[in-house]
Amino acid sequence: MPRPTPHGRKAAKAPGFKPAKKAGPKNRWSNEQRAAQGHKPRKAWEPREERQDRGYRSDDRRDQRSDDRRDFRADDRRGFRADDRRDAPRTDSPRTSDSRGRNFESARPSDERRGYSSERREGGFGGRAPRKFERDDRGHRGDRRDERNERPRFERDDKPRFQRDDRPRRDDRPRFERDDRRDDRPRFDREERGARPGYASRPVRQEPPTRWEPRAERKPWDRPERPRREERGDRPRFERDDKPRFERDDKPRFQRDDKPRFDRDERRGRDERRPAWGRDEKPRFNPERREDRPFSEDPDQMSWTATDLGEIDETGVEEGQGFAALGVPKIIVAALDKQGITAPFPIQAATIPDAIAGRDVLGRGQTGSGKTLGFGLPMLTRISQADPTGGAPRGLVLVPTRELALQCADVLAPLAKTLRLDLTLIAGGMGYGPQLRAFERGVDIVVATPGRLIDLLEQGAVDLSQVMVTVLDEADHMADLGFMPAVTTLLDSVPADGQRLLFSATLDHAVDRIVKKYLHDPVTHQVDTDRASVSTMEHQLLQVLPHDKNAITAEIANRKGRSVLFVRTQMGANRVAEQLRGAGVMAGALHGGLTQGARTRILAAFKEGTVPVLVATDVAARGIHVDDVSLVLEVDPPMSSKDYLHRAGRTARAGEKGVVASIVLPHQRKTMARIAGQAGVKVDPLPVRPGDEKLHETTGARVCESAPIEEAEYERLIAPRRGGGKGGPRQGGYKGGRGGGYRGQGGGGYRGQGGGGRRFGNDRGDRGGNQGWRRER
DNA sequence: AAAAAAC
Repeated sequence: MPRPTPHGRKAAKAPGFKPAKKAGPKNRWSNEQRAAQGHKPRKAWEPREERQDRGYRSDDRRDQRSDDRRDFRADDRRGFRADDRRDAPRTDSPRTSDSRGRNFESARPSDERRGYSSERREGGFGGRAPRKFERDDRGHRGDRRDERNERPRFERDDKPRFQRDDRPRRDDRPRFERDDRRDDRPRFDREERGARPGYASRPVRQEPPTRWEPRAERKPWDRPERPRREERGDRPRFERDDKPRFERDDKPRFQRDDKPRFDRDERRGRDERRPAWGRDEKPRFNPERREDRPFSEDPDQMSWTATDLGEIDETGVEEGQGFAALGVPKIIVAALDKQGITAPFPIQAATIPDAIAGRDVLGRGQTGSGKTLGFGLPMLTRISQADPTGGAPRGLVLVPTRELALQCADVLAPLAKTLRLDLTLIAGGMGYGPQLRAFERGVDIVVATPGRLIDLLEQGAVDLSQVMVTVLDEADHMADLGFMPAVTTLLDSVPADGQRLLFSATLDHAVDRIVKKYLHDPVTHQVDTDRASVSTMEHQLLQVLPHDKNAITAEIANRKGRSVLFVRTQMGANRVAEQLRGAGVMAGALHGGLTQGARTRILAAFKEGTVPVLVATDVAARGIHVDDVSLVLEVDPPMSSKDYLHRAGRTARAGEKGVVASIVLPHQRKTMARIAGQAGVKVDPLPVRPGDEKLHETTGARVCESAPIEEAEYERLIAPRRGGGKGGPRQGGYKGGRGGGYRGQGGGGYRGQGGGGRRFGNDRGDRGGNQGWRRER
């Protein structure tokens, strides 16, 4: 890089530098010459007194300017009048203009004041350079300061303005208070353009105002006549390509099928529900649509039927033993016997007698300890002994999720049937038809999720005034913020003096409000502690690094046997399930954002074992029973120790073994330690990496080596299957596979609808073994 | 703070 040439004052000091010849006047262009070269005119100096006089206080300036505009003598002094400034440039000066086409005559007054006036120009520059100590016409002296032996400028009184105290003061008043305010009217409304103070007034081009003319003035006969379509020979519009946009194929993107991903159904999966505001069409009851037909046999609609236990022989039942000793009618005992249920569980033994006696009961029993029968048997017993009401329900069971409602109904319906009581399932996501018809026909017991029951209540389809027993399953959950309004609505619409039974594995003070308002002298039975004291359950906290989480999740999910993975959000469930399939593990997501049909199918596939890994939100955390779930993996930590216990309770049910493993990321350690401590889990976190032997030992994890699972393959497994129809494979297999003793009364009551609908639970004994959903006793 | 519960 070349050394920069020294210049200026530095240059003088640079060694060996000879100052250029400094003789004679500096060769400056005249302003005309400058203008011809496209330069601005050189600034002229004006004495300070004058500048100060002009004043910088705004009002002064305004006055000065308006004076400028009005004072013709002043204009004359400058050599022109405002009026001719634009249109009649002075002819006595050469017609030169700068690069922007401006010439001095068109310069604005402000320019004039800057010293570009013709007078200055005439008398100004040129001539010889001033001698030392002699001022030139700009007041400059032709020497250097050091030669003049002066102090530097900032020390002198004539230091630059920004350093002096006599700087003009800003007018800080808001514009509308200032005198130099602008004309606020819109441009078109001002008399003249640029009528701001200090600017030359310029005539504004006046457009003649556009007149509104009445439409009638355009007479139809003024228009050229359009040939008729036949003459034009073109096809009607809907056949042509210029048909309106919404009918064409190039319609805007959001109307097309390849609209952006976030709006497409595929993104969330075929069965995903979109919120109503995002859907193209709101779902409506449409009798033409298969799933809306009242007698739908679509498995998606989960037309639900009770299992028939067949003939019940109560002769062999011994008094004073087992359930009979608790006051349960003999015929029920026999029915239970037939299902292999003989000895009551502790929670049942504790609560049944009190509940049959009609007392309000708070029951707490560990997960999988048989709470359903704990409240179900006394409810059935009391209702069967009461007087009939002529069709209005006398028993009400409220549960927090549809799956749980289904499971609960599956457990209780066969027993109700043996007592000739009608039990119906009321839950969202299923057709209205069967539910409405059930109430028309008469119902004794309702197992329901709150939303749909309130819906039917508002429709006037349900009369809850005859309910004598009300049950809240998972009562602590039903008492939480989101459920509370619905629950109180329903509790308000049943008789105040009825019996209330509240059950949960984690019954605590959350239910206090309900207890205080709706229960009378309740008796509390807590058979177990609310700690994770299930002896067959093994707990593990897996300390995992964030970048290992997916791999470890996949390795654990790749184990042998059925596993339930819990995640925090619906999208998380989708994502994890997708990732697992990508890693070659057949997994399906279950959450409340799916259609009921999809929820049902993925659960059924899980039950069958075709999809051995279920990735679920907390929708599956409570109450749901699947046999042989040997591992629960908490991919995301639970929100509370209660959630932990309920999630963990999906395994190690009814005496089986099970492992509960929780992935703990570094930032989750404290929270998880607290939650585990509250849940009574006393284990040290185990740091693990993918592929660790320890991981295999504790959870049975295996490194994933299979090829990714194609979506189509997964889809096939959870595809809707026609349960009904003529000789559908499932229906045929279902009936034929039944044990001889269970054959027979194929469908009573509202099961006339076909009976082939897919259901949860214990109707699938045809498969043999103890796979699948089992009733929670 | 998410999920669940009705269309």
